[in-house]
Amino acid sequence: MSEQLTIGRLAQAAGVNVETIRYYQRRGLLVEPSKPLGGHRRYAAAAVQRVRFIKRAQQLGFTLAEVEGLLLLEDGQSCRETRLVAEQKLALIGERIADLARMRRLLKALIAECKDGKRPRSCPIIATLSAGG
Amino acid sequence: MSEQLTIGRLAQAAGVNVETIRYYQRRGLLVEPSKPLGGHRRYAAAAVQRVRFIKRAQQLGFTLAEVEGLLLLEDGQSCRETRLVAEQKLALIGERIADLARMRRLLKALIAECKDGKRPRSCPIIATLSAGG
DNA sequence: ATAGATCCCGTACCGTAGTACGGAGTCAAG
DNA sequence: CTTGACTCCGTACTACGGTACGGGATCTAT
Repeated sequence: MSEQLTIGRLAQAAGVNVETIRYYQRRGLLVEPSKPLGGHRRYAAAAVQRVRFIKRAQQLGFTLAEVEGLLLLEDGQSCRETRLVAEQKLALIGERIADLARMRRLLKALIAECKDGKRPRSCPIIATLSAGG
Repeated sequence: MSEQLTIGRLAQAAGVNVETIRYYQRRGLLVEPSKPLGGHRRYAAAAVQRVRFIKRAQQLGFTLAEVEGLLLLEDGQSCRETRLVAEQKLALIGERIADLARMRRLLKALIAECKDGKRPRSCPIIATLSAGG
């Protein structure tokens, strides 16, 4: 069990910046090990997993505030609660996708109009943005 | 042509906060009319259209920096440039949608696993987040 | 003429997720 | 035992798109 990392090694192993580790500590996502009286802190190898957990959760679309919640469920025993959180997130992602899809439809239509060149005098995109409404 | 609005009226007409108007002026998106020597500035009705233009562009997914670019094309004469900008934006939106769709697939799969209860000991979502990678 | 609303202006603050900086202390290798 | 790399710690700054505040000036309606 000599898995004692300095903050720099931890950051390197987890693929993040040292400052990010410190930031997570400030946010309470990571426990800051006690300092050996005028020395440097040492981190257990498990901390690497925890940082990666956070990063993966972020990639799934969770904010750090939400990750905080997930970490409380990390024991893996409260599957139902975790599922509820995930389902809420799923719904949010669905909404976000719908929003973007709407944007895409609009933009596509405008670009198509541009290409048609049916309105030679003014650009349809600009015209649409400028239209009084 | 008595379409002379105070900043408050302009904000109201455009459906934004007064501070937002000031902010746009600071950003250079809106021209700040000169002050009549110890009086209050007056805005032309056209300013309402301009603010709405900005807001609509934002709804289409453009950042204020990009809107700045669009405003330079506002004469509507340079349709081709405008279209190129729009096409770039369209591509970005497509990527974002793809990212979110990937997230959604993952989350859905994990939630489904939770419901199955095939892994009674540990929650699949937490397990996936915790997995060494 | 006076009250109350609005405007002006600079500055500070919000949330999110970090990144940068700088001086002092400490650790590890040669 | 020195040198260079790293750590510690607090603070400040980044981007983004605004919002809030406060004191004084000005406008408008009565």
